Amino acid sequence: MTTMAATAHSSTSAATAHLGLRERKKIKTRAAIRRATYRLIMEQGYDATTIEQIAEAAEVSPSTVFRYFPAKEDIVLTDEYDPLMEAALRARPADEPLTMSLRHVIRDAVEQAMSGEFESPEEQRLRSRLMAEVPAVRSRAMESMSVTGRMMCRIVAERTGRAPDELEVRAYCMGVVGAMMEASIHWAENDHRDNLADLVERTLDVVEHGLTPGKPAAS
Amino acid sequence: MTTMAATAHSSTSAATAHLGLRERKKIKTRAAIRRATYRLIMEQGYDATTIEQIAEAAEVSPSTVFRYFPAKEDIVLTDEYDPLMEAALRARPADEPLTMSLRHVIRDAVEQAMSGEFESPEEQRLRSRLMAEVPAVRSRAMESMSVTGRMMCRIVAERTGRAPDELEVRAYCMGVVGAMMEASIHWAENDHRDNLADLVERTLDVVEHGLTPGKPAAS
DNA sequence: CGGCCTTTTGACAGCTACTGCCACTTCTGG
DNA sequence: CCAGAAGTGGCAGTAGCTGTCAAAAGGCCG
Repeated sequence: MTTMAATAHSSTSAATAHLGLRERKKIKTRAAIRRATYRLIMEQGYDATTIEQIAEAAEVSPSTVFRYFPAKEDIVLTDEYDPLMEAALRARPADEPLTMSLRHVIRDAVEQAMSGEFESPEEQRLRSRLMAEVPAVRSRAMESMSVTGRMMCRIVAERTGRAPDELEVRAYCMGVVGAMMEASIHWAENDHRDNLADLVERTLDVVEHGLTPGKPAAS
Repeated sequence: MTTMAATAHSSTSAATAHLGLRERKKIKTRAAIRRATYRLIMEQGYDATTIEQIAEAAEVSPSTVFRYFPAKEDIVLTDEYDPLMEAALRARPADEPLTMSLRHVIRDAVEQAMSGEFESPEEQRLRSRLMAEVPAVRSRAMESMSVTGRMMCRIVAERTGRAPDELEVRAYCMGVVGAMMEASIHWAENDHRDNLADLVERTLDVVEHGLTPGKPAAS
């Protein structure tokens, strides 16, 4: 779920200790590139920031930047979050209604993300702003959204006993991730004044019940 | 709605007659570029087909190709269909439930598209296949999908008396266009064996009622 | 510690999508 | 028919991205 959180590498915390020097360096480089990118983008905007500048600021070669991130947008988006979400979803009790499980997991994820444990709030806001403003980034976000959607399809399929590539399952999952995307964009467009978790919850209501309240006539 | 139909220029039919020579030429060039592109892509694949080849095959300069289509993906996707759909939606009786209007309009659109009036069936299939297979194309399709979504937001807002940028409205429209997208991809993945209109209808059911049928427990 | 193997890195060359810019041709309205 | 507008082609340049290859750095042995 690129939509709201990323970088599950927990900066310089406990888990990194026992790793080889190589691994640690890789993580540092990755973080350096990302940090440099965020800074440059905030200073001069997305398009004006070139890979070369990023490389220079991060003190690596352009080649290395491409090695870490296959596309420029990925520096901003990258997503180590799906597996966590998948595990969380599987951990929910099997008899819980699907939408309930989703709500719980998503709410937890958002809250954890917003707590700033993985990533600074500025970075989260910058990302959601870029998603709302820069077409290329939004585009890539949707791309990665569809990956998340596939993951969700598998789980929904397991839960409901349907096939993972069944049309209805696909449409449903697309609706869920799309809703989260819209929540994120809406959040950015309103200058992050709202509580993201609440926004997500509201969109999930729509996915679940349609656009019912407020509509005068029947359904 | 890039998802299923495009090119509302009706090749060489009646409407083109009274246009100036300039306009007619423009339409012809546009069509030539698109036809060349479709042919080349079918022969050698999307990535292997360069703008230069397209320009040569269409007997124009690369500059001209870019002038007509801002991005390569747009040659395959371009979308003169939204206005028609918007008009069709506005033409529905105001007291008809929203989802009904959408169903009618979308079904009509799909059927008209499938009739081959605007575009050959091969081209439609190629496009949906490219959407399913080439990430760049799918990505761009989602991009244009979100434009369609915005249009739909305006209409839904008018109909329901809500604000067009209200979160719920956005989420709903995203769900609808996303569903159509999934229908289109599903169609391509199953070698276009199904009836596209039926697939769309099934996804709209999901948008409207959630993933209810088949789920054992409560909602 | 020293040497060997693997991984990572940087530099370079190259391709392609895409963007101005300017001169030239082609249409259009008066 | 002729000014002015609109469309086209060619050219130079930028930036994202890919591949290759030799050099450097980390890891693992004896």
